[in-house]
Parts: sequence; C-alpha cells; structure tokens
Amino acid sequence: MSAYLEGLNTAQRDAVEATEGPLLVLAGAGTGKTRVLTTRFAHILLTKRAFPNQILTVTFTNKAAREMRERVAKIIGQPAEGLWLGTFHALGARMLRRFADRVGLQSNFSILDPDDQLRLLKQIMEAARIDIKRWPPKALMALIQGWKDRGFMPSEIPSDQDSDFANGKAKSLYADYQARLQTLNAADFGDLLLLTTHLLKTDPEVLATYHRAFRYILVDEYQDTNLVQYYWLRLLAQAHKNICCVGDDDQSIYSWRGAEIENILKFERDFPGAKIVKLEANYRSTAPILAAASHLISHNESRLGKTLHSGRSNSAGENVEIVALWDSEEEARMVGSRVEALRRNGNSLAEMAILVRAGFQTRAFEERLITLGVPYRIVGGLRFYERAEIRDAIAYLRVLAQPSDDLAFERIINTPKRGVGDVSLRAMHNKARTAQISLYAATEFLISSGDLRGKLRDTMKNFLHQFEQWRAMLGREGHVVTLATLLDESGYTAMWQADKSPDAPGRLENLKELVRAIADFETLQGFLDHVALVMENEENTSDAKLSMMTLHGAKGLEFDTVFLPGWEEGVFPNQRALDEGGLKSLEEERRLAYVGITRARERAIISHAANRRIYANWQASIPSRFIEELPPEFITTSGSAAINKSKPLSAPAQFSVMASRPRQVDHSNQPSRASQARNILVGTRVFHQKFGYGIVTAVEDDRLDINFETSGKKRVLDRFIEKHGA
DNA sequence: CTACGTTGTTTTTTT
DNA sequence: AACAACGTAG
Repeated sequence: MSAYLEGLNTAQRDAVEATEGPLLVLAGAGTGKTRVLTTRFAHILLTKRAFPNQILTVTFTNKAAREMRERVAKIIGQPAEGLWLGTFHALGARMLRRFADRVGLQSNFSILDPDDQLRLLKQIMEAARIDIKRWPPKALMALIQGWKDRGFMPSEIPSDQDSDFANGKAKSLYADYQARLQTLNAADFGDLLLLTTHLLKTDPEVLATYHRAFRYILVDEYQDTNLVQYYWLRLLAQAHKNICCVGDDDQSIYSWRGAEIENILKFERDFPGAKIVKLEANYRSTAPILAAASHLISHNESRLGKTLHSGRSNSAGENVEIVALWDSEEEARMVGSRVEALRRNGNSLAEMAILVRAGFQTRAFEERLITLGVPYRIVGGLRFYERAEIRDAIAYLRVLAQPSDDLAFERIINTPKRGVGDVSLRAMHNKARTAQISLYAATEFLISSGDLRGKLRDTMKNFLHQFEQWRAMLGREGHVVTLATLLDESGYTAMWQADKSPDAPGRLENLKELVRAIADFETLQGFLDHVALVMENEENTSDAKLSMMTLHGAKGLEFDTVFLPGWEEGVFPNQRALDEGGLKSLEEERRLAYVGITRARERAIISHAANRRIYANWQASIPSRFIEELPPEFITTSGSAAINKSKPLSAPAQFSVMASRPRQVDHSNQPSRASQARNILVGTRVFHQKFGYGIVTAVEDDRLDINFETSGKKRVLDRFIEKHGA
C-alpha cells in the first residue's frame, strides 16, 4: 500500500480511493475530514488520474482553502500553484472574469461589498420613489440575496417566490439593481455565483470549457451549500460525474444565510449511483464529550444519522460539567476562576475558549478577564478590511483602477473634506444620469462646461488631475509606491494626523499596514480581488490568549477546554430563531450546541444563569432544554443555583422571589471565604472580587490600602479580599 | 458643512 | 442602557 494511505482507517481509505463517480463523505466532527480531502487530492494525482489543474476544489472559507493548499503542497512535495482551489466566490470570480463580456461586464469589474450594495439599493429605491422608512433597503437587500442564493435572475423568479415588498415592486427593483450594476461594471458577492451558473446553464461554450477543464471535483462543507452553489456544482460535474462532497448534516448552522441542509440530505437522489461513506471514528474528544454530543444531536429528526465513537486510544476523561449560577456576573466569575485554575495546572490559554451564542454575551467575560488580567482575544470582531480608513483607501484604489466605479468615487470625493456638499453631488448625479456616464466623467464634464463654479471647480479640477497623475504613476512605478503617494497627496493621511480622537494613531498604523499588505500582490487588480473576497485580518497569534467567539465562529476549530455559557431558554436556543423558524430552527440551534460541545478535546463546561440582564432590566431565566437532552451518566452538575434534587429546596419559590429583586445579590460581592484566618501584611499580593489583583501598601485595623494592578490605589475592607498565592 | 437632538435597534454573518 | 444612524437647525 502507498505510504500516504497508511494510517487511514478503513472508512477514510474508502473515501480516498473511490475516485470515480459521485461520492458523499459524511464526516462527523473530528473524524479527519480535511485529511481525507487532501489525501484524496494527492491520490488522484499520484495515480495519474489527473493533473493538478484538472481538479476543482471548493471550500467555504479562505482559511479552509489556505489550509488545504498547504497540505496538498506538502503531500505532492511542491508549491501548489495554478490550482483551481478556493472558495466558491473566488472560483466564481475567476470564471466570471474570463467570460465577463457574455453577461455584459468587462473583465475588470469591481466586486461590491455589502455596504456599497446597500447604498446602491437605497439610491435605486429613492429613484423609484419608494418610502424608505416603510420599506427598509436592508430588507430588499436580503430579499435579493435570497433570490440570488436560489439562482434566480430577475426574470426567473417564480410567482410563489415573489414578495409583496414595496407593493410587489421588489422584482422590478431587483432588475433595476442588476442593470445598475452592469453600467457600473460591478458585481456583488451573489453575482459571482449567480452569473457563472447562468453562463454554465445557457452558454454551451462556457460549459464545455469547464467540462474540459475539470475531471474531478472536491467540495468541503457540503451541508452549507445553498441552491446556486448546488446548481453550479451539478452543472460542472455533469460531464465526468466525479464529484466528491464532504460534509456533516449535523453541523449545518447557516440556513439563515441560504444554506440548504436538503442538499446533503438528498445527495443520493441528485447524483444517481452515488456512493456514501460515513466517517464515524472521532479522534478529537474524550468519550464523555462524544457521548454528550451524540446524545444531544440524536434529538433531531431530520438527519442522516451517524453515531460518533471514539477512535482515541485514551478516550477516558472528565464528565461534561453543568454549572448553575445565580446571574451572568457570577457566571463570568466562575469561568474566570476556572481559567485561572487550569492555567495554574499548566494549561495554555491558547487551548481554552469561551463559545457564546450571541455577541453581547462576551461583555461580562471581557470585564472579568480584564480584572483578572487574563489575556484574551475576541475572534470575529471588526475585520481589517472593514475599518473605515481601510475602506476609504481602497475606494481610492478602486477609482484608480476603474474611474467609472461610482460608489468608490462617491465615498472619497469628499473625504477628506473638499467642500463637496449635497447640492454639488446631486448636480453630478444628475449629469451622470442624463448623459449615461459615470460620476467621474460627469464631474469632468461639469468642470469644462463651467457648471461647476468658483473654488469647488478648482478643487475638483485638481482632484481629477491628481488621479491622472496617480494613474500614470501606477504604470511607471507600481501599485505600492502609488498607494503611498496617493494617501499623502490626496490629504487623506493629513486628515487623520489632524484628527485628535484617540483612535486616530491606530488608523494611521492601519494605513501603513495596508501599504505593506499591497506589496504582496503582483497587480492592483489582484489586490482588490483579495480585499473583496478574502476579508480577514491576520492577527499576531504569537502570545497565548484565551479565545472568545460565537458558536458560529468556532466551527472547524478545537480546544482542550471549552466553556459554553448562557445555556438558557431564550438565549440558547435563541428565542428569535425559534419565533421565526419554529422546529426547523430549534434543530439548527441544537446543531449549534452539537458544534459547540464537539469543539472540546478534554473538557466542556456548560453553564447557565438564573438571572440575566437583557437590555435594561433583569430577567429570570430557566436552563436550556438542551441540558435535559444530555446523557445524565456523562454529566456532573454543580453551582450555586443548582437545583439539588436530594434536598427539598423548593426551587420555583426561590426563583420567583429572587427574580423580583435580583440586584440585591448583584451588589453583595462577598468573597466565598469571608471568615478565613487573616494574616495580611504590607506587600502581600491579594485579590478583590471587583478590583482584581493588587499589593497591600498599608494596613489599618480592618482597612487595607491596596495598589491594584488594573484599577490603581484603593482603600478596602479586609473581608472583601482574598489572599492570593494558593 | 457640522452639531446636536431624535429615533430606532439590540442572533448568528464563512463570501 | 448604549449606541448608531438619521434628520433638522444653525
């Protein structure tokens, strides 16, 4: 047997070796899915079934694509270049650029981000005299996205999929929007797939081109595909039928973004003669964690049904913990002290994560971790390319690359301030509309025609002249120098230098980083594509930090220790999801819980609080139904608000009383051991529930002066502190 | 054009 | 409660 096949289990090897015909690999969490995918890729190459560029490999995230590329390179022993390996959108863009003229675009079309889309839609709605207050543009954007996700061009929307948005005008607004995109020479994310699919469907030449190109197709995370992606794949696979989809129906958590769990559930029907391989041996987690996850997910109806079993030789481990707390603050304290305890036992922060259902939950933990001085990072906050200064700089580049990019032009025409107000801008818009030209061209026209007068005329003339110089420079000296020059000469850098807000220096730093980043790209177009499609920030992962993120953000990751707080009805399962999607959503929430638990290698700590602050006021909450769905023999329950079944501690009464006055406990931050023997001297390192760690600087009876590490000097009563250093 | 007051919003968001 | 986005006044 070939070396690369060794070490695979039987199912994995089956999945690798079944190269011909359709194959669905149902890969449970932690069963070696990526390994199978990359080994399969290598196997096809090494058995000489295809050349590297004849394999189409599709992922959802850039991260997954990158990982795959690295692993493939390792196996084939050379840098994996010229491959068709990337995200659906990146590959779609690549195809669309090649055949752009067939859908009325030029191959250098811009890719709009959601922000641009929204502004454009707003303009279109205003032009159609639609009341934006009554019909929010955001809703239209969602509607159009939904249509695109399902593969409908404006003319193809079936009547039962139409909407009564804006009294039934949605469809025609969608058509207006598409027409507008075409004149702007732009495409949105949805178009990258919608238009390529349309081409594959209607243009035999395009279809034949790619049938010739791809002999094998590999798809990752198939459970997350939406309808267009499914059509796209089916059209491409038609010729050779060698399509291998890897996925896990139990980890489908993006239905609200158009993902169709049906795609994976009906794979056999879609691809006749399909083979199915199930990967069920989990190499990641301990037996109790697997048991908990499996038991929980078995409550779902619509699933293909896999049973994970441990493939680990040392699968014994701690039970999954359920900790019942009084309120969200106590929950944060519990997590904080557990983190510290684990750390003292030699566990790295890099191997711990707090996974929450919704972003607002991170706040309590952040506060606590800051107090304790525990380094953490929030994964999935504002991304580099979403920052205002970066988007501005990129808008400059977009206008440079394509003067007709009106959205970019509009963004920067008055940034920094050039005295262009509503009135002037409207004049430009008017000209552009009536003459069917771009804003850039319209401005040019208004300058030479003399419609633009006085100071503004000079400013604009200079502005456009600058662009021409930069464009000349781009050809002469390349994009790196040009960007740096442009930022200075346009006055953009100066604008932030003059800004005295505290985040201005950081923004300038970001701009420098952007100039550094652009150097990695050969062409300006290449960079702009990267920016549009690979929106992510490389973070220095050098120092170990605890990770905090949403459950959605955690998919595909794993940690030794996973904290799963907020398992309360309403929060998780999320009430709004339940209201909107009923049973289907409940099942998706349950899959989310499954994803959360299966992130853990060694221990999972689930918690819930009896009281939680929602917006302004406190609300009593009850434990999540998911907790009852865990197997009792593999869980251990504890915590101050635990309902102790052995003692008759009438829980409901306790809840109702306390729920009415939750603040009462909130401020009684009593340390747990208030009456321990005191032996505190000047210089002792102590801990205070509210202020964190500090050194005692003076002692006076029961009062202590303490210099706290994070909150400075304070005088506190000695019963509020704990000696540290146990 | 900017500043201030009012209003609405607050689940998840791979591209 | 907190904050962003929007509209109106200066």
